[in-house]
Amino acid sequence: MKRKVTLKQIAKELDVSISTVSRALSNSKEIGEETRQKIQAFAKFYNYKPNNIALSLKNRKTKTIGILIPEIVHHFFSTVIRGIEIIANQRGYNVIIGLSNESFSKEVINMEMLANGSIDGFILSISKETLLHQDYHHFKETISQGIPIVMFDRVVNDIDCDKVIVDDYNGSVNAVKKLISTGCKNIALITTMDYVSVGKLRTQGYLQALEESKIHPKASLILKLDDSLALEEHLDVLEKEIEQFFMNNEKIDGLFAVNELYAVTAMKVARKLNLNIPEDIQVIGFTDGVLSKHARPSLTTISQHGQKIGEQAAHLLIDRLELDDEEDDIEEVDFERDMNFKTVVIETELIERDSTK
Amino acid sequence: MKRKVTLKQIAKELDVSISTVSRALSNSKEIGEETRQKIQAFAKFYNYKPNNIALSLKNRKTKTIGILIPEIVHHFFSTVIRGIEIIANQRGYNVIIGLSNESFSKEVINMEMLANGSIDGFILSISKETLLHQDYHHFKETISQGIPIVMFDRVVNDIDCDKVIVDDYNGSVNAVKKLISTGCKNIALITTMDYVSVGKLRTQGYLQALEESKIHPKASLILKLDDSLALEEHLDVLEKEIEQFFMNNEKIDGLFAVNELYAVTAMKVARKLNLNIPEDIQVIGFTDGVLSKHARPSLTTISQHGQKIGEQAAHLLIDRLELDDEEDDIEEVDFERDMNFKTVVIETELIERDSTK
DNA sequence: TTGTAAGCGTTATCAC
DNA sequence: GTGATAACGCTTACAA
Repeated sequence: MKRKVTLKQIAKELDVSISTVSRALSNSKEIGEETRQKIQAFAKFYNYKPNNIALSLKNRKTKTIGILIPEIVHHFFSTVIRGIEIIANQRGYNVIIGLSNESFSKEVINMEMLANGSIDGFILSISKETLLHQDYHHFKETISQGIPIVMFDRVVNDIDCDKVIVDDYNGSVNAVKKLISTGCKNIALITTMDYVSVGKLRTQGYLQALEESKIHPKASLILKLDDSLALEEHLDVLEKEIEQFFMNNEKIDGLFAVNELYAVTAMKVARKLNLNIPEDIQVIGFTDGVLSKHARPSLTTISQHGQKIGEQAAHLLIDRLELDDEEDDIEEVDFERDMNFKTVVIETELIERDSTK
Repeated sequence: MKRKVTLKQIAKELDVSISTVSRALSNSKEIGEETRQKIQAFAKFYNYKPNNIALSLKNRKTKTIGILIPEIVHHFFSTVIRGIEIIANQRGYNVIIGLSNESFSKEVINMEMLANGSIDGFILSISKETLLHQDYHHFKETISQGIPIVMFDRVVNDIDCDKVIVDDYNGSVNAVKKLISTGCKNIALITTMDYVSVGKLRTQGYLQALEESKIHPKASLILKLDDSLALEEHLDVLEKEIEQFFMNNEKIDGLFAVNELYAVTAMKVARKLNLNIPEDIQVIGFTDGVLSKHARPSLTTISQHGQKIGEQAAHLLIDRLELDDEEDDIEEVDFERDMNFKTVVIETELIERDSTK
């Protein structure tokens, strides 16, 4: 077991000082050609690589990004991670992951854990419980400690940070407009409770599209479901709820669902009720995941481009980190400056498949 | 912007030495009650938390696990990560993620990057390209540097490390037996190229089950597909291949596929050919993902329990890390000892749904 | 009971 | 050209 070799060992072995070794390896030209060659050869032979931890301590930056998300077994979130990872890697950063599991306390603990030096900045999506409590002190504290945050998808206004959001509103408007333009008269909406910002926005988009076409929204055509129904063990309940909804609204000929699970389940129910898709009822979902692609019929959907979101978020964060570096050098105007936080909106895309005409 | 407070600052503020502060905060009882109280109160007020990086450097351990996987937008892998994360968190570890994207060089680079001090050990699943090249020097080097590895799912024999594998072989045997027991006579197999160990094992299981029932395997009933067909942009090719396969084998009444995509696609093709499932043809897949649950009909499948795999892997790794700690203390028998590497087999489970009788 | 100093692995700033 | 020293933040013998 040959432990990694350190500068100290090389120095001792070659009978020079540690600083000479350090300089030789960084190609400092104040080192004599001969010694440099010798040291570099030796280092190469023993496969010397500087220790990241030591560098982190010295430079007071870790070159790693903390990702904090509610759930990882989830197509959208994993796609975002992939986007972050790609950019992070390109720009020399690592990625460390914390899962909140939709719990407020796990989010706080994870954040504090990582904030103690392990990471340079966060990219996160807020847990449902946090959104419900509306307790954002941990974000504020982290930011006030000089650790930048980039929020994506589930964001809140009152935090000063960069944000990357999906254009939920316009995405929904487009989805519903598509349904209207293909002849739907009674368009239903299956959505979540309002405290999840995206659910709210998508609902607003639905209403907006109706309004633009002078269609009066009917409360009975809107089904608000508890998120817990999305859990695997409650799938049957979900199906029953939707079935009941269909029974109460006989004339539904178009359906917009705020996620793909709701959409696919609704399609199941529709078939059960002998409705043909898309002839009798057209369906559009949100989020282009595995289900949408492989459903029967395949599901027309609003794609969120999760990977692009991740890439953007990573760029925003790293840009800010490296900007902070420069400012540290100058060491001034730290007070009251406009931090210039950006909110990037990633446009959605309507992907037409077989569940619409 | 109030930067995190350090021991040094507290010491200065309270006019004591750094070590006094350190000891007071670790409740060392050689510190006077009074000073201890004072220091603790002060630290609490300023929300002092020790810097992880400094601790890592001092202790020469980072309390973080490196996960190296081929792909993250993938139900199985993300489930495993979740399992790892849960245990890691419970036992005080963080989790850092690297994606190989099935590429050998990315795997090597990522591994070397993280091995330079960032992590205490790896949990990984080998990339396809690496399996193809059969070049495992990076694993061997990492291990020889004293960094333990736990491999899961895609493993190779000639590396000395703990392993967690799915019982692919018996899982497949059970799947095919199920088909046989429900009356199938012509059981087809859709599998991948052999170099992916799991594909090979599942194929062997299929053959074994047939043999046990004295059924002669027919080469024409086995379809070996290139993995690249699983990519989204090649889905139509995949479908055509499978359709062709069905055309060439008119009497197929049972089908075992080594992943859920193949299974679901085969079901699509079957319907297209006016075959009823499960009456005319029964189908079983491998991996219990989203597709299986929501396919029409829902897919009978072999569940791999990804989360359990992750949990086991994390336990194995952390156990070994903490064992190493103790041995460091004793400082002996480093030579030629049996490292006692374990291979844990996670049993699969046949989940019966509507695609079988 | 408290302080001093060494050390984890680096780099940067001085000297010589 | 090269070496000693300090510093990053922390813990822990060893002194006092």
